[in-house]
Amino acid sequence: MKRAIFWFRRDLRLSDNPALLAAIANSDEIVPVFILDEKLIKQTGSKRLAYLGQSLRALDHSLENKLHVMVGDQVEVLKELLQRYGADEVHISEEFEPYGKKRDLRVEGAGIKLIRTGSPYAVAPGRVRKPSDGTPYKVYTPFYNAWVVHGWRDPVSAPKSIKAVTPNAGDRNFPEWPLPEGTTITPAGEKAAHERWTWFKKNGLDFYDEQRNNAGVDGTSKLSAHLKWGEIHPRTLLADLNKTKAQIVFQKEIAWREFYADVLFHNPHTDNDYYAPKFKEMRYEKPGKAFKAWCEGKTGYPFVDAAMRQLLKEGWMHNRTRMVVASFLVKDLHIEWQHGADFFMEHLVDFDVASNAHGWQWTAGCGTDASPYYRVFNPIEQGKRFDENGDYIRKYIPELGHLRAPDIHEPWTVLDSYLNDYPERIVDHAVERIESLARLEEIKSRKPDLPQNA
DNA sequence: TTTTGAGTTGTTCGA
DNA sequence: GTCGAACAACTCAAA
Repeated sequence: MKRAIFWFRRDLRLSDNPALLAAIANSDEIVPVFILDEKLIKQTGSKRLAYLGQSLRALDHSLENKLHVMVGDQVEVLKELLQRYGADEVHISEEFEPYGKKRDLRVEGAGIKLIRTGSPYAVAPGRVRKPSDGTPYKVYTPFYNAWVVHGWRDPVSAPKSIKAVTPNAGDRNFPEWPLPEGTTITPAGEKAAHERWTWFKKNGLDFYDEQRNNAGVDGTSKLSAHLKWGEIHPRTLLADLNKTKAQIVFQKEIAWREFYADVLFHNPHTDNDYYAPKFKEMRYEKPGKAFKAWCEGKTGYPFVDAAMRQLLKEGWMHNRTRMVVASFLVKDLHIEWQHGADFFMEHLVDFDVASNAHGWQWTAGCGTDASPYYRVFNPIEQGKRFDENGDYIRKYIPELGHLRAPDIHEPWTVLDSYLNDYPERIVDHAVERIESLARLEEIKSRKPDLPQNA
């Protein structure tokens, strides 16, 4: 009787899971396990934990109650299981971001044999490189073209049957992570992921290019949390796409996720540090009252506040408004992007270190994009363009429920806007935009220091 | 090696 | 209200 461990991490699914198939092919019986890292849990916000708890339950259900859920150090847990079940191999899908990479190297360093099959990406980070010299791409569009040429495998089916050992009662440490009161998150699990994908293919995908920017409409796939936890694989999505304009736009969004994973893979320090180092020199404000107002959705700018309240309530924010609130924090409040990225890390159910850090850096102007320095989002104009009727604002800011568009985007222009305690603007965007451009000018024109006594 | 064209997501101003 | 130009200059990719 040969047994092999299958270690679930960010691949909480049975279908299109090559690593799981490898584990089954190489054994008579598998030992499916998820390990809760207490250090990591302490850094994880309650909404994401609640989601993970639900996802583990869903996975366990698919595995007919055979999932081991262990708490503790990965090396100790795996060693114990290997010994108990007489196994000598641990099957995984490979991970590439700093935490996962380091964790797996430590496990291997302790003498545990890891067998890597596949990854959370259609094309693993590090694979797409410039043909001319083998170095990685730093610009999205050429990366995308090369990524398409590189191509990806077809999906694989779920295993026909899974023979798994029956866990001891003590190895079923399913966490009790309640959802905070007043919050609602997207349903977790592989089944929910496929249901959403089916719904989106029918109702959203062919309008994606038109609808995805409309904050008040359910026009995006909302698969981000499912992708983050690997409840569905991007390869599964790509296999369903055709070459129409709308579907190619969607494919390009999947490619963005892969591009940022690749950029972080080659620049691991950029999870929390500047990709373009000269932005470190810029003058910033320390987070204080204004930062608190931003966090709570009380800046006085309705589109910004609606978005922040959506994040607090749902653990998710529309992509368009992620850019708007990020631009507001960095360019209107002059606060470093890392403070915003950390707040997103705490609250996002779909938090992905590569997409988050580089999404923020793109908006801050210090990321991979050679963005024009004058690109500063106008929170009022963005609202008028991408929430034309004000539906998004009214949904999350009841204090402004009595206003209609376009007034709702500029409540300070309407006499009775502040009856319900909605805050006044904490800054004047027109003033802060100019301030932001001035601060950028300072680091742009700064010459390298000349030797003093040359 | 040198040159050339291009770069997710914007805003403002003036015609 | 709509539209095109200007915003200034740099890095990257590819020929």
